[in-house]
Amino acid sequence: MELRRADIIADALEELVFTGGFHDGDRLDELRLARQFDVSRTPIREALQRLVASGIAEQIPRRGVFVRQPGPVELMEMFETMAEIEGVCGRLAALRISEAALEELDRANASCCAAVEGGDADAYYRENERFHHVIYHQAGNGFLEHEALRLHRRLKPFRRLQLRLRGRMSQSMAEHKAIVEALRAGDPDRAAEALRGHVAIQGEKFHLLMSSLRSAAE
Amino acid sequence: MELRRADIIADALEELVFTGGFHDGDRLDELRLARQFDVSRTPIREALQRLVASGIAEQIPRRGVFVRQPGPVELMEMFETMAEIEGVCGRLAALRISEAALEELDRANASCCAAVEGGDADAYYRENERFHHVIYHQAGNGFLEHEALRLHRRLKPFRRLQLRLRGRMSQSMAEHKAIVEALRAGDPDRAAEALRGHVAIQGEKFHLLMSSLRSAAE
DNA sequence: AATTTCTATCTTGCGCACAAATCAAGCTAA
DNA sequence: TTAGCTTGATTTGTGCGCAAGATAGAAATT
Repeated sequence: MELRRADIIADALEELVFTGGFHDGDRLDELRLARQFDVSRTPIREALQRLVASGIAEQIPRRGVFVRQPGPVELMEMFETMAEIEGVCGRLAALRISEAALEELDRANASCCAAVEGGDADAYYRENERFHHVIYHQAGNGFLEHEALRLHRRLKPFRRLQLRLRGRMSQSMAEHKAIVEALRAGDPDRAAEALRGHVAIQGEKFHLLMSSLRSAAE
Repeated sequence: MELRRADIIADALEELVFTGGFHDGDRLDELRLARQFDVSRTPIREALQRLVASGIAEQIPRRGVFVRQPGPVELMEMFETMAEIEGVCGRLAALRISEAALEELDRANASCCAAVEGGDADAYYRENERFHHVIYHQAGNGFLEHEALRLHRRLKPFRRLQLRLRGRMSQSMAEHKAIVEALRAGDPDRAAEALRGHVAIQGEKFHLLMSSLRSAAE
């Protein structure tokens, strides 16, 4: 399916950046990568352009492309945006969700519960992801779903960290239950609020701190 | 700043697609474009990759890249998403907007009013854009602002069409006033609701315009 | 000693050529 | 006649080389 080396290389590079193979500000040297992947510079250049387009790297004309990891501020902004988009998905999903999807949410939640009790972090993570993806889909808006998935994917490497920050898995489970309840009741505002709060409460505090620091500096 | 021909060509091609120079499904022939822009295929290929990354075109390996205009369904989905994102921006902006920004919104609105009375559609369009951009910025979230601008820009060629509808401009003005009021009051829910409605109406008007055009063609 | 200028080297941007894959006819066979 | 095969012509993907621009280090001037 993927016949172009450029795409394979782009995926490999993306993975490398996410798993810490490169650090913020590192220059992605075309020649070095070309030798490393045993291809010419051409497919490397195309792969780099893909990284730039997805925001993982930054290009400075005539200077090269550099890895661009989000700093604390941008990370909080991204999480806040994710929370808001999830809220939107919840709002729309409350009006459009199917009975089958509600049951799948229940199943995902049950699996989550089991994972929490069994201490299986990987399973928890996987089922949690399924839960959210179902909601994106049930918003009934393919474009919005695509955007939500894109941001979700972009935040993937940081989500585990975020889960550790908020710590209490069981509270997260209770929030999941409240979300499903609101969706089942078909209450858009409550669903949006529940989903937003599910991710964003401490992000909000962090952001207020950050923006107050920034405005104080001006 | 833009020393690379690929970027200039990408902008030109984007503009061409937006202004109707290409139609849905058209193949973007590398050789033809290379001759047309009087460059080699290399910068053309890089420009095409940018179009693909921004969703304006689609690439099929070994076959080429094709213009991909959104159909009626996707267009409605994009307008709905834009409405929701603007709602989010409004909600956050209600909590964070500065006094200076509120005054700028008033100024933009006044310019809009003048443009409506003077029948200057271009000026109206420009000031309307400024109005919305200020709100994106006042959401106080750079990442969200960037995403909002991206979608706003993508919808630009379609938003322009619906302005031609009779009476739309003055109705839009009243909505702007209500939005500023909610922002000034610092009421997040009211601001979100006002902005969501304001943009959602654009989508509906657009839908109306589309179907009227289609029925007129038959 | 510090700053500026100059030069040598490296890197990117672009043009060009070749190979593999795809498409379009024409041809053969059932 | 139509389905399938073959062959020639495009077209994309990739390798490679050159020139303009950028970087770093040496040399020179104050």
